Amino acid sequence: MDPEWNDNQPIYRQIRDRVVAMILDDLLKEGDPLPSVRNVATESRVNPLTVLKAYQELADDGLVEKRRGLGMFVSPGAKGQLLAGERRKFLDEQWPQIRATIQRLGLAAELLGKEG
Amino acid sequence: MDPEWNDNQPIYRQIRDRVVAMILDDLLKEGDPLPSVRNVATESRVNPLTVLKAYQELADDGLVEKRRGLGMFVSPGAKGQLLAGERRKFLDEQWPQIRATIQRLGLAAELLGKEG
DNA sequence: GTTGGTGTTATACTTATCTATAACACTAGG
DNA sequence: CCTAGTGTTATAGATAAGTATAACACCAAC
Repeated sequence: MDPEWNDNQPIYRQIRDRVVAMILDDLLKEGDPLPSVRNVATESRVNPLTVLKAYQELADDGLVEKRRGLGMFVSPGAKGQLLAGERRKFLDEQWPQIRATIQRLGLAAELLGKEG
Repeated sequence: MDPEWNDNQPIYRQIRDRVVAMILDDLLKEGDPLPSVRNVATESRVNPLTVLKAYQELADDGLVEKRRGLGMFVSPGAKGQLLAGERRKFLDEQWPQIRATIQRLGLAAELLGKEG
């Protein structure tokens, strides 16, 4: 594996986003256990603390639940919460900039369809 | 001014991107002087070294030319170079992830047009 | 109780980013 | 020469991100 890291973003945020993507893609259903901190750390050749930091953010957002000695599990309602929250975050914070970049590069017709 | 900074990205990169945007939008034409390091630093309430780092990247990429004692000026061919380079970078590195996010959030129809 | 799987915490170090302050080097204009 | 505008460099410190090691705490199964 070792899906190379993107230098534009801290690793712990990329791990966090990867889990979010797995939940939205139904690769992780509600109640499923997350890949363990140690496993992710070993397979991605990253420090366990870095993984923990990513998972901690997920727990703080109420997306996963920790059960000491057992692991971390996708919370009930996680996917719904994500669809709402991530949508708003994406539309408010990221899309306007992305759209501006697309216009600037003259890629609107190609990427967004004729009417943009 | 003081266009607040985005925490997702280092300031020096945001300054760099701002200049790139100005060139692409024809707010800075080839041969025009860039806002001076000291000016940007003062108005944006940022350290001169941070601005210098952004400008240094632009110079390393051949987009601007330094004339000691005078300032920094947009290189001839800068816009064309940007349209090519930034397009490739955007299409190769950013757009695939952005597109995946859009699909994941079920925003394809809304943002990309019916056929996506 | 022991083992092996979880998450958790502590210490110490490296690196990148950003800041604060000051000084240096070059150029045009008086 | 002097001044005021450029870019440039040096030193030092603050904070965040990531690493390396090690140890601790909890739970299930043998």
